[in-house]
Amino acid sequence: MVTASRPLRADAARNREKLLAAAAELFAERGLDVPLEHIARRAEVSIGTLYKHFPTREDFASAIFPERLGALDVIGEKALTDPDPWHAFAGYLDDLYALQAEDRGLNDVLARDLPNAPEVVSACHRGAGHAETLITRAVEAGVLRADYSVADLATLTRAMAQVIRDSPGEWRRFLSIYVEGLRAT
Amino acid sequence: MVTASRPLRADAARNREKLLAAAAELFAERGLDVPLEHIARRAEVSIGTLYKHFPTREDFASAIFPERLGALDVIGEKALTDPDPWHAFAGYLDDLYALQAEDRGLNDVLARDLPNAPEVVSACHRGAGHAETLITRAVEAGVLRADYSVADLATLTRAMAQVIRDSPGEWRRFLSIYVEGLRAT
DNA sequence: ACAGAACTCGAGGCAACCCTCGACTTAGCC
DNA sequence: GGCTAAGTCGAGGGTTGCCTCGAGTTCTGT
Repeated sequence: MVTASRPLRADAARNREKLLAAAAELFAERGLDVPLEHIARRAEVSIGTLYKHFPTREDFASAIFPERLGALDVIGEKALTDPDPWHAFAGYLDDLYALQAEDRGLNDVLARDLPNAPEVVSACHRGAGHAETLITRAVEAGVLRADYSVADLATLTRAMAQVIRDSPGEWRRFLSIYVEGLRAT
Repeated sequence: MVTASRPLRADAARNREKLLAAAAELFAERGLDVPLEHIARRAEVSIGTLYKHFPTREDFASAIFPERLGALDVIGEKALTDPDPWHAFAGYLDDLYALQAEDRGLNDVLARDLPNAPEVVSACHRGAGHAETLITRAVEAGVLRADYSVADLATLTRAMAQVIRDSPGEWRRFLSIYVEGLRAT
C-alpha cells in the first residue's frame, strides 16, 4: 500500500530535517544507542515531536544509513576495477573498515542486526554481493584460501567493530595480520 | 592496614557462600553485567544482604575471578613445556579462548578493565607474563613474526571476546585464520 | 481574517537498575 | 534463658531512558 502522503507542512519539514541532522551527528559521535532525548535536544525540538516524526530508533536508522551505505557500493565498484584480485580484495577490506572507523554509528549498524530497517539490511546485502564477487575472483585466481566465504567476512566485520571501538589506532595492524592469514598457501 | 577481621557469624558465612555461588553461575551464564538483584534472588537473600557482603560489583569480581584466572597459569605452564615454540604459542591461544568461550563472565573480564579489582588485574598480568615468554620464544625461533607483542595479544583478546559473544561456533576458525597470519614470512 | 487541520510541547507514567537505611531477627556468649 | 552485637530485610528514593497523550499553538487554504 503505497500511500502517497501529502507534503509536510513547512514547519514540520524543517523540524524533520533538524532531527535528521542531529541524529546523524550523534550517531556518528556516540553510536546508535545515543538516547533519543539527546537527539531531540540537539535538534531543538521536543521529545514528542521527535516521536511524531520517527516513532522508533530504526526509523532514524532507515532514514540515515541507506545513503551512507552507498559508500559500500562505491568502494565495491572501485575494487572491482582493480585488475589484481588480491589487491582488490585486501583494498576493499581496508576501505570498508576505514569507513567504519570514521563513523561510530555505521560501525554499530554493520555489527548488529536491524531487523526493522529493511533498507539498511538490503544495502548491506548489496555490499555483501560485491564482497562475494571479490572473494570468488581472488579464490579463482588462487591467491585467497579456497574456503573463505562471506560468512567469514561477517564475523570479521563484527570483530573489527570491536577493535575499532576499543583501540581506534590499532585496527589497521590487526586487519593486516588477519589478512595475511588469508593468503592461499 | 591488614585488619584481621573476626570470623563471620555462621549464618552470614552461609549467605556469603550462597551469594558467591549465585554470582559465579550468573556471571558465567549472562556476563558480568547481570543485575545484582538477580544474584540476590538466585542466592535467596535480600538485596540489602547482598550489599552488606559485596558493596560493589567489583567486589564480586575480586572474589570470583582470581581463582578462575588461575587457569591462565595452568595453560601458560603447559604451553611452556611444549618443545615446539610455534605449537606452544598457537596452543596457548587456543586454550585461552576456549576458556573464554566457556564462561561469559571470564570473557567480559578479559575484554575490559576492572580498575577496582586489583587481584583480577594482577592475575591478568601474570597471564601476560606467560604470553610474553611464549611470544619471545617463538620470535627467537624464527616462527612468529618479529614485531608481535603482548599489546597485539590484548587487541586480539578483545576481538575474540566479541567473536565468542556473537558467534560461539566460529571463534576457532576465526582464530586459526588470524594465527596463520602470524607466522614469520 | 478565520476555521480547522496539522503540528508542537512537555509533564508524567512506566520500567529497569542502583543503592540506603532503620526496623526487625538471630546467633552465640554469659 | 537473656542480652547484645551482628546480621537480615525490603520498602523506597534516585537515576536514566522510553514512550504517550491531551492541551495549546501555528500554518495554510479559502
